[in-house]
Amino acid sequence: MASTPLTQNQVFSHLDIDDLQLIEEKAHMRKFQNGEWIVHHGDVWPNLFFVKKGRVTAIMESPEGRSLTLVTVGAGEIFWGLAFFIENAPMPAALRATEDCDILLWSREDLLPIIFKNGKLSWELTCLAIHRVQFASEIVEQLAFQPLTGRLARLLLEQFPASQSVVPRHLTLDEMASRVGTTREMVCRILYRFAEAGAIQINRTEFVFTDRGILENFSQNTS
Amino acid sequence: MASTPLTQNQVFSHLDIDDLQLIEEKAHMRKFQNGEWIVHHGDVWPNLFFVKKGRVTAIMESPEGRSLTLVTVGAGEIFWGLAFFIENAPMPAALRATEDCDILLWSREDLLPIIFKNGKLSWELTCLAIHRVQFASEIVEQLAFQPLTGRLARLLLEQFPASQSVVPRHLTLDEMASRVGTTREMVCRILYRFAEAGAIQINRTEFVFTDRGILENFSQNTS
DNA sequence: CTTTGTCTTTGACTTAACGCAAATCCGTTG
DNA sequence: CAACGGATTTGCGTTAAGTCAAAGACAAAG
Repeated sequence: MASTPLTQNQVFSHLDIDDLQLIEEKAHMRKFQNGEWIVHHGDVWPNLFFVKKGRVTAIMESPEGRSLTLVTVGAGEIFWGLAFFIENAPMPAALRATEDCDILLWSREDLLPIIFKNGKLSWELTCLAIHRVQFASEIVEQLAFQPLTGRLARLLLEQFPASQSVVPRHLTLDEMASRVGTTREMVCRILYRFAEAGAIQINRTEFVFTDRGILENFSQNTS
Repeated sequence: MASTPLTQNQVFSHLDIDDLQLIEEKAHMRKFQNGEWIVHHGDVWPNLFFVKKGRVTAIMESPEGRSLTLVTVGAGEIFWGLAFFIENAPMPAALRATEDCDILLWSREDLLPIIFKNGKLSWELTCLAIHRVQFASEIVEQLAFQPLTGRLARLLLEQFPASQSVVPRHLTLDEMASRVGTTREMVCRILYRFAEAGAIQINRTEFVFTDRGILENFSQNTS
């Protein structure tokens, strides 16, 4: 069973052995099963965590039940609740295990003293936070300026490796819909538009990528 | 001419006199006129700055000329280019002076050593970064789930104080459109929809708020 | 007092997106 | 192998949003 060590992550990589041990002592190990909710949208959750195994997905949800998948956090990566940094700040998105997960969890009060003492650690956290800002900016840009068609084209290009032209459909329509912020029907239709344009061929279980260039066009042009 | 001192900002408020003086020595003073661009979208700009006077607006722009106003940074506030933290990271948005401005600017190489030495300063920066994450999340949530009508209703409620019912229209249709990510025509139409619903009265230069509750309804319901 | 330019308002029209429901397909289970 | 359940595909009607074009209103400049 692969289980990623802390030092694999940039944030923890510069610590000396004593600090590292102290941090590991303070950690709480948690296991979650595929599909299980870790935190819900709106909760105040003052924790930071490291994914040892599996994957965690951040999902934004509207009151009416639509959802938007923001990011998946994989093994070796760090994520947190806003309340870890800002008191009483609610989660802007829910967290859900999308594979069976082992995660190491620290509470605010346990970890803050260690961060304060260690300037380098603090700086690395800042950089990680800035990366999230950068990531959020990209999402805003796409939601504001890229029509649905472009966002879906980009998703296809990202999710299905260029190395093979025939790939199994490992995402359901619903999953794709959640990532681009729409409904399964829309996704289905736009996929068939791509097929008409000659970019892909579709069957129930596989995609055949016949012309990635066309998808790249869709993802750049606003039309 | 009002000119805000550094210590007004949370980030600098805990520094001792020596550090504060060192920081002030390293600062470059810049003046910008209303409407002037400070940085353009996509530039690599490794600076952090403090607004002494005036206001700076972060604007995201699409290749086709549409724009989205993200945030305005006022006197006493701090902002930065992503490249201050992450090497070679381009600006996700442009910065523009929306009043005549005095700003204090620090380059990455000048300020980083001071930050490294000062754990508290570093922590405060992290928190500020996290606030930007929080802010970005709200924008994402609204773009993804709130229809235009809701976003505009919210803008009205935020921009025009509840204290007076008759207020001058200090934002043009274009400015409002940029804030909610649409066109002036749409804004105009939706305003008149609000008027029909009895929430406001409109003339060329003023709004009369007759029922803020109706606007709050618009801003919550998806319809 | 006219001109000029900016901003607002409105109409007609086009396109994109959404939601419901039915039809279809496919793997799994009994 | 039949039935079932989940996922996909498709048709169709409705609404939201955007584009283009034009007409007014106002204010500042000359």
